[in-house]
Amino acid sequence: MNKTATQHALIHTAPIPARDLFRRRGLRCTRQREALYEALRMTTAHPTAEELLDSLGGKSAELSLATVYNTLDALEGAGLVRRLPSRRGNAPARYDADVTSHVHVSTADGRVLDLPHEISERIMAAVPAELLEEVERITGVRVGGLHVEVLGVAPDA
Amino acid sequence: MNKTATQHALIHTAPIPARDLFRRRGLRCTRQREALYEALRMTTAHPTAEELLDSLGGKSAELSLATVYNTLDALEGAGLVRRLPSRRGNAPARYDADVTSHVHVSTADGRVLDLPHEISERIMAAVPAELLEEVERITGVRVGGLHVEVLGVAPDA
DNA sequence: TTTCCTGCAAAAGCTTTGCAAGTAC
DNA sequence: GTACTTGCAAAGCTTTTGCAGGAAA
Repeated sequence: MNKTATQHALIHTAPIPARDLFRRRGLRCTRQREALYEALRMTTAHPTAEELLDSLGGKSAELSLATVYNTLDALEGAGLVRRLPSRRGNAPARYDADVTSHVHVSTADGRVLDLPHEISERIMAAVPAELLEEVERITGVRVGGLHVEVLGVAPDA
Repeated sequence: MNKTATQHALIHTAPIPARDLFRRRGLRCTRQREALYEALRMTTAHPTAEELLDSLGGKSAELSLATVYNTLDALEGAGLVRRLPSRRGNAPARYDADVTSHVHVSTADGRVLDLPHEISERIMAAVPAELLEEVERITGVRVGGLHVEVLGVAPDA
């Protein structure tokens, strides 16, 4: 089985139910949390809190914007969600349910694109671990992760 | 002359006067701008807008917080300043007068440390240009830069 | 003289919080 | 039953803006 086939198979693996993920981390499973997390898992668009609320029915959704923020914060703390701070002054943060280490492409118009995992991994792996160990020695900071982002201009924007 | 000696010499090279940098980019040279830019050039602490204002005399400084923001925005647009968006919700952005491509270390307590240029360059150079060209082909985004950040926990915080 | 900049105050945005009612466990 | 969550409104922060006065070119 080659790599592409493996990835294809992985994509079609049934995801672990949100309920289980929540409970395993000591989070209660509420309708709001489940709906929010499933909505985030479904998309690759890295929505903002408000976009998430809208996608769940907006004002008529059975959750409020405050809850969206509180919940995303809780999920981030539990390691289920990644928050992508915006690069512009007053622009809202974006969120990503894919917490595996991968590279984002941030476009000048404020969107965030995913890079396919295959190339994403090649980029991340290009930075040798010895260099990060050297960073620890030099700065004294215990290194917990590497954040790589490609900046650029989208053609159709 | 070895590399260390070269860098040492570079560090002691007289910086280009702010006045000249401003004019070359069509920015007017005001007392406020010059003071702000010089203050930012002096430090390696990546201050926030408010910290910059404080370092120039706080309330009694001859510039206002609104001007600090407006000016930093203008300087960023002119490519003289780099804005470092904060990773936390309501935390203020930090600013850096070193616009050469280099790696930052973001600590869990919200500080931003510089990595020495030598190791910084080794990290940036580890990502091969072909990979970025491949990103262009795949996403259609014209790649303008690579943002690399090391995340970690500082020992003394 | 013209054009841009400053500064104050106010507005605009995003995000957080206090608290009463509701819900998971 | 207890402890946590929701939702509303209000507050808290950072950042931006309108506009009148001031300064650079």
